[in-house]
Amino acid sequence: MPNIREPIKESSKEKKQRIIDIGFKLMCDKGYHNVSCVDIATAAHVSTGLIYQYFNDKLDIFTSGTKLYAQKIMFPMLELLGNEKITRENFDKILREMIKKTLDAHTLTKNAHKELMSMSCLDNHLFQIFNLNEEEATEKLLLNFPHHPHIKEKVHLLINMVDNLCHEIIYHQHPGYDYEYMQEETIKLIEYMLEDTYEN
Amino acid sequence: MPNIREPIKESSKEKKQRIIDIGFKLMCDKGYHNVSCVDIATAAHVSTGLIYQYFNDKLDIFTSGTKLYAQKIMFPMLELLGNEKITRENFDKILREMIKKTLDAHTLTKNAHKELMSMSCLDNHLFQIFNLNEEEATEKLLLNFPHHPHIKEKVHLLINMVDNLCHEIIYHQHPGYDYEYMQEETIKLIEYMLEDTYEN
Amino acid sequence: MPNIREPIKESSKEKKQRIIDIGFKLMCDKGYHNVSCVDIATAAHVSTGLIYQYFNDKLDIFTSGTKLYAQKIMFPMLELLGNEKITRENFDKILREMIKKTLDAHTLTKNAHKELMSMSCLDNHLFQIFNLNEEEATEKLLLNFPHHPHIKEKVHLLINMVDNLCHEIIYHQHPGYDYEYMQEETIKLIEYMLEDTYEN
Amino acid sequence: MPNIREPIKESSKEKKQRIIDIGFKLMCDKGYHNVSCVDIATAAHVSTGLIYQYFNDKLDIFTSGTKLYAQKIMFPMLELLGNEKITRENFDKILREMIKKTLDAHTLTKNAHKELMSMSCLDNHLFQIFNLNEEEATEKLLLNFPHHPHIKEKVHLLINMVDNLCHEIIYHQHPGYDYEYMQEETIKLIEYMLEDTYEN
DNA sequence: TATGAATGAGTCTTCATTCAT
DNA sequence: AATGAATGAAGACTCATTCAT
Repeated sequence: MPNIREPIKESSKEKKQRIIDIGFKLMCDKGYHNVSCVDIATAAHVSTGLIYQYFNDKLDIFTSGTKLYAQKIMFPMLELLGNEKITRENFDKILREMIKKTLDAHTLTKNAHKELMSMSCLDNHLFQIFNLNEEEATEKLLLNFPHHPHIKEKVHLLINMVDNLCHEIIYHQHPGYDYEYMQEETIKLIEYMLEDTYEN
Repeated sequence: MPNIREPIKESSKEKKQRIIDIGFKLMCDKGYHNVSCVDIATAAHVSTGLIYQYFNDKLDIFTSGTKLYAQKIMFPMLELLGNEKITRENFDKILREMIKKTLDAHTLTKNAHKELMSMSCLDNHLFQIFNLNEEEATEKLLLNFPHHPHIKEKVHLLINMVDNLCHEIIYHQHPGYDYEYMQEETIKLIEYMLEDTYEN
Repeated sequence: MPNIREPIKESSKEKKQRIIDIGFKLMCDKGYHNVSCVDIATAAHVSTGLIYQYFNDKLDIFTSGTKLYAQKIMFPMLELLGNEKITRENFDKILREMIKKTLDAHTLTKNAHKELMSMSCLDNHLFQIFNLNEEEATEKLLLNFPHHPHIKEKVHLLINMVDNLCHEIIYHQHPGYDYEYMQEETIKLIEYMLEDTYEN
Repeated sequence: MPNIREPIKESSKEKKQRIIDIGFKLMCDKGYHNVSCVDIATAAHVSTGLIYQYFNDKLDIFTSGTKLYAQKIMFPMLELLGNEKITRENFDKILREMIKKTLDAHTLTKNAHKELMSMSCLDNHLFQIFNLNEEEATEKLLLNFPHHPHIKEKVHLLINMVDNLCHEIIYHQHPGYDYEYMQEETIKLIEYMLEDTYEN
């Protein structure tokens, strides 16, 4: 029943893109509930009405932004690996790079990250998108790892553990915790987990 | 500026409690943003005005509920251990019970859990409460574990890993994953992590 | 922060004007505090929301009305004089016309007058507008009077005395006062005050 | 139909008085509409309910305060004259003292004054009280003046003119006005007005 | 005589969405 | 394809007043 349409003219496509880009950024920065559609339209140099020709509703804009940018925000480590196969020898270095990259990215997009997490809890559709992202991230990463009957589960755990560690370090900051140690312990566990996957 | 007061009469105390209990439940079930103060007042059989005599605003009710119930919802494993000291021998059993308990609790309070997570991302004050809860949970659990220079960090990781595993199992449910294996792998890692802490 | 906009279309301009006109009248008639924004919207055949697109709040409407109509209400005598220079010979007649005009106007807009006075005491911004109006009235009147080093102060006193007299007559109505005499006395004083300003 | 009663016990009388005194001061300081009945009760160390045993409503408190204190606030000049009869010789000095006294008093009670004026415009009953006060002030002052068929009207004008001058000086402060001159002009006019009233 | 808990109608204000142009 | 004016339901919050005790 919603009557949205796809832009055909080049200039229209740009407008739709602008709504997503600027709207998503705005919502991430200020919080979904603190940004109105008029705000978005104004910021994107577009009329309010136009928004409802390209999107069903406000959430739809956020969802579109999520589809485009969530993976980059949530799983920055993906961009690290090229074709390089992971071996017992190079893994420690790669893992540390992954952590560093994740820390950097999360620090930069702290607000976006929080907003994405919050929204994914509120809306089921968004939550599905997140799951998909997570799965894609796993699949992508998988390519660089050696074969093993349960390599998929292991990589998934790896992603979770890295993510967790970074959250711990960036957001929580309980005084009295030795985060240095926590990182080393996490690394140790991950390496232990993968120990039986290396060929030979 | 906010002019809230504390109930003195017993019947008033009950009313305030009712507002917290019923309001918090309502917000967890339907989502914070989908419940109005009038809804809460109605459900708690109380006038709208009274809410504003006991609370600053809607968020204040949610926060009060969080303080009271978040620990039970988020860290159900705490209620498991009595005085029993953890040893190399009994840990496997205990850990499996922890996971089971967490799974059960999260399943029951799925919505509350999501809403709490979402809100903690949105409001800094709530986030602080969560951090505190997490810390308290760690401290409490700590008492049952053997001494070790970094036992605190280890227990914290343990909590995170259990929590993560349960999320994975309950919320994500990617098809094609062997969650049984994932659980065993997590258990193996945790036990490995604690291996060097047991006395003797 | 307040995100008000200016109407562009002609029909929109009319709506904004209607809000001011009808709203201001309503508030003057029933009293500022006895009229809600919904009342104004209804009376102006406009939605509540529209009010907040053109005005910051209720007071803003009243202020707008004040800017437009206060001078006419408070200093009706201004409209009397054309280019006619005041002389010792014509002044008595003119002064009596001023008084008559002021009496008539105040009688017509009794409520508005009271409300304006009341509000100007409550809100500093409004008070400033009134001061400005008063000053403008003085300046305007000044043009018709002969030069004199302190003609400005004299004209200001003149305005005040006329205003006062009219208040006395219209609002107070103490029994036992000879208002006829009071008027003549006031006229005598004013004429005496201006005696030394006439050329030659 | 309102069911208010008079306090009988001494301690009750004090309470009622406290409500008037503290309530009236509060309303004058912060503005009638910015003070709630709960505020008044709290400040007067009295329960909310008690207010409605001694007063019909909120306005009633303000009215009571007005009856008690308005004259002192609005016509401070009254306290100046004892039995001293006014003569051509001493009047200039007395008039200047009146002006000074009025200026001082108004400066001290600027807010109260504004609030009283504002309220008297809004409520007819209050307006009547003000009129009465004004009349009483005239009558009182009258005793010190020589007899004259229209001395009443003259004294009334005198009061008005002094009041007006003081308003002008305290509240308006238009730049570019010579208030010194305005005062002297006012004095000159008043003295001129009274010239024909002195005996002999 | 006094309390203060409780009421609930009423106010301002916001904003996602629609619609005439 | 685009505009931006307009809607109006819904929300948070206040406060004079009542009432059970």
